[in-house]
Amino acid sequence: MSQARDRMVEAAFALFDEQGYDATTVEQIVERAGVSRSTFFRAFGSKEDVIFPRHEDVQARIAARLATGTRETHRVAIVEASRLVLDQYLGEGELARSRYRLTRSVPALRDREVASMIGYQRLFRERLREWLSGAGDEDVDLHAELLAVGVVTAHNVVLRRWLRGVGGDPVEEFEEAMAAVFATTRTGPLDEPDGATVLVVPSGLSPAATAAAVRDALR
Amino acid sequence: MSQARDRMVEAAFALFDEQGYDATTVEQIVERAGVSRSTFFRAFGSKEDVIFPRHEDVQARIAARLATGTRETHRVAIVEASRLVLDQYLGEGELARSRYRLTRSVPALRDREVASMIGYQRLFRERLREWLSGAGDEDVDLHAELLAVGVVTAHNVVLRRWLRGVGGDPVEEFEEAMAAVFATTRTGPLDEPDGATVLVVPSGLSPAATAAAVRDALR
DNA sequence: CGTCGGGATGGTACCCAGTTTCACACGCTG
DNA sequence: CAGCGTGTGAAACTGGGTACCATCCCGACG
Repeated sequence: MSQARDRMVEAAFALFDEQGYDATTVEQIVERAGVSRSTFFRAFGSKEDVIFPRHEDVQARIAARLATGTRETHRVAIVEASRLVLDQYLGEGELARSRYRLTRSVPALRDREVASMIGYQRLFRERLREWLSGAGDEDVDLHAELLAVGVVTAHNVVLRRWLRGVGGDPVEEFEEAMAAVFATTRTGPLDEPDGATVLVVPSGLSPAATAAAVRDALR
Repeated sequence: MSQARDRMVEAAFALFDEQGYDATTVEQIVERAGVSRSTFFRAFGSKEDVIFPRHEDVQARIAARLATGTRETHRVAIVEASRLVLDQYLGEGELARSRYRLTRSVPALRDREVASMIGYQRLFRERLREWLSGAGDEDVDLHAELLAVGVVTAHNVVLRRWLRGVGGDPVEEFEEAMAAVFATTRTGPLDEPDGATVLVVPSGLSPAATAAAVRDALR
């Protein structure tokens, strides 16, 4: 019965909120949920697991999305794959925010969350290693790692902003953050499949004026 | 007495190597080291703590080094600060490699190591936030986070390579990795206070997108 | 209708990490 | 010698997590 499971989650979050995570025992949770200790540990495996979402499911969907990507389409694959994580949390709504408050205040939970983040990062890294290899890159490992960690970090910055209730539309900010990652992270020869364009523009202009000059020159 | 402490560390590593981390109890460690359980937990606080180095000490030295940096000298401050971590592990020699083997095979220890890494990352991030602010950057948080995570990641790639016994001179690789981070990560106008500015932007973008990239880069 | 079997649940005993408390043995100082 | 802080040991206790067995529910099948 996932009915009992929901009751346990509800009871756990309520008790954690009332008296803190460490001060709450599994005994108290199962008592309020009306189940036995055995049932709890069969369902969750550990006290920490009550809090976190099904990372395995999300990871599976990410892997599936990344699997459809190619060398040429890797950017959109990566962006859409990490959107899956963002959408997962956005869909959880207030539950995600409750979890965030908990992970902020309990070191053990914070560490656990970081560890799960590494799992996502690993998926991106492994795929990027394939995509970046064989393209003349002299240090594929390093660049794949840097890009993967950049994507995950940018995602987390946006997500955390939404969790804290600051900032604007998370989806919009996410797109900008992804653009920032790809703009600031060199991804190797993938970006320059053909030819480079050298522009000479006047120095001393404002950023906006320079940008306008570039745009006009390219047209 | 740090004599007893050393005996406990030695006994712990030996037992972990012989029969694994989980299969080894604190009882066995203190028995081999010839001390009591009380002494063990007073010295280390937890079973995991026997393995890891004194992160607090290293973090204090990093903070001290970063404190001497300024907006103009932030690159060398960051590079030298993360060199402190690298040197710490290199100085440990075989001990660091034993720890690495353990952290690879025991999930709990791996998570713990990742968590401590976040601590270092936080130091860099906070400093970078100061250094990057007030320079026209429109998203200081994101860029500080990205650069900090890049530095730590690049360091870790080099360190891990040395821990596994692959690759060449770690110090040399470290310098190259740091160069890669700063080459691939835009740090804003700090780098080019005057004179010519060379921008690398992806080709194949529309004129408007290129112009936007230029404008962002110049800000 | 009876019963057979499997999956979910409850109950109990156990292990071990980590905490707390108290007692004791030192070394130092007045 | 008395007093005192510090490091150590011994024990009991808490609580997360595991292992094992009994039970119950429910559908399948004779």
